[in-house]
Amino acid sequence: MIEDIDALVRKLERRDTVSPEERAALLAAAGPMITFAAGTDLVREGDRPDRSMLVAQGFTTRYRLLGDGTRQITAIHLPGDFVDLHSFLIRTMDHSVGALSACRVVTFPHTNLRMITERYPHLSRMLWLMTLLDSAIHREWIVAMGRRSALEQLAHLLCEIFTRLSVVGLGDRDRELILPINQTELGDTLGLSTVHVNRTLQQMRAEHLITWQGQTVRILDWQRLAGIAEFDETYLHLDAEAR
Amino acid sequence: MIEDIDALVRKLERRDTVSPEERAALLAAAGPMITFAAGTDLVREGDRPDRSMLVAQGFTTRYRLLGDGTRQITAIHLPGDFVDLHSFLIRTMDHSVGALSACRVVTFPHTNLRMITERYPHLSRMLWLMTLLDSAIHREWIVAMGRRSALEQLAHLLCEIFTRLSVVGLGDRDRELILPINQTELGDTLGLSTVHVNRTLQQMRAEHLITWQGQTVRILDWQRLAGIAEFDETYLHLDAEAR
DNA sequence: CCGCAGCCATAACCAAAGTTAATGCAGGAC
DNA sequence: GTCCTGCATTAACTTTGGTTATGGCTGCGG
Repeated sequence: MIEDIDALVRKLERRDTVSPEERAALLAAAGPMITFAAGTDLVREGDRPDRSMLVAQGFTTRYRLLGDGTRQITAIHLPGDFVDLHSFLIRTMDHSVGALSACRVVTFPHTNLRMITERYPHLSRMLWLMTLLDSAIHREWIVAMGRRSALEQLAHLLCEIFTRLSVVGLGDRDRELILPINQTELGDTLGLSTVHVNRTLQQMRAEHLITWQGQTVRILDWQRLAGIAEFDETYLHLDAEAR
Repeated sequence: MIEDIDALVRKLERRDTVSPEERAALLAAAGPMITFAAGTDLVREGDRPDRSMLVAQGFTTRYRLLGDGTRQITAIHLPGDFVDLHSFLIRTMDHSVGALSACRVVTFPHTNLRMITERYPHLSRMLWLMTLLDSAIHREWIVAMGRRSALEQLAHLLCEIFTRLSVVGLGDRDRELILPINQTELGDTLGLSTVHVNRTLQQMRAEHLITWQGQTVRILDWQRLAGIAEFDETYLHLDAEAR
């Protein structure tokens, strides 16, 4: 069980200090662990969950389906991310969460989260901070969708995912990485068509920026990729300070 | 002073109950009031503010400037909205906040906000909720930018602004409204060029959906506008319930 | 009154990305 | 092995929205 919240603790410790009591409180707040198969939904739009879920293993997305059947992914979650911590206060899900790969999640009953807010103000602020990081990422995606070209946007997404994975000890700019995300899903994330995602990937390959075969992705030239993306990791707030 | 936090209290009461003590605690946490002229910045990217600001009067935007000089607005704030409540925990601003019109804001020193999180768990959860609503709006904008046409997107933004204004008692679908936002700013919000914003507005006028003269906007056919936008106010979480 | 700035409007042309459709390939079911 | 499904790839063509440029209007400072 302790290892299931390990990625979260890493993520927290990258931004602040987690005391032994707080770590214990988190662990005590955890309910049952659940697994989901790739392609299944963890929660659906309209649901009113009584617990929030933390990804321990696997990749998930938040998404909305539109009337014409198109989909827009609004967030990608990695191990250490809560997929719906906001449901604790928001109550009714305004989007669905799906598994990109097989996933293992730790559930946190809302009554336990509430207890944390009553007894552990600092830990509560850190949980609040986790939702604020989601928000900062949303803003960055808005900037990318509004003002960047397909190439820049894709480069930005890759830089972000590699950076976020490295925070939880799951990746490294210089090593190849398994990304369980196909071109349709990339399109739904970036607001592009599958065809255009393919064109853009071809361009990135032709320019020796990345390799991407199946689910294996490798960044060949981080400097140039980050330059194209104008990637600046400030918005991920990676400095540990008292909050 | 009490009237300066009135819009916030309305916004809160639309989602939960605010006790007299909580209202008093909010009021006690408020620091100096400040005014800003239209076009000036309330905070800038990179700043590390020691207080958060609540809009009492006027309209503000959060925005990022990109390397090539383009701008993307990531949020529009109305009276009752905190423009940078997240700076309390995020610390370093990852975007700027500018005044669309002359504004009057109430400041909340971070030490006072911290005190609220130590002593008033329920009020803290409501403040947390305010940031979660920002997040939900960000997601809706991502969906709009990724999957909606310029017309749909603009229709959606109008529906959202009218709805949010009505929550704080400043507007009404059926009445005209003063929106201090020009076509350049609309473009920077929607990720469109000024020319295309103009074309899209012309189309909305031609279809008798709205009138927009100077800063005076009127919705002529809410049903049709909301239909075009596929506007569903669920994401604004307008139900009062214990949180 | 004149000149200027800010904003809106419009035209002509251009480019990025969408659409439709066809092909190929790898892996799993049987 | 054969069929099927999911996914990647590519071409041809279309559309949406971007770019550049111009003109007009209004309000304001001097």
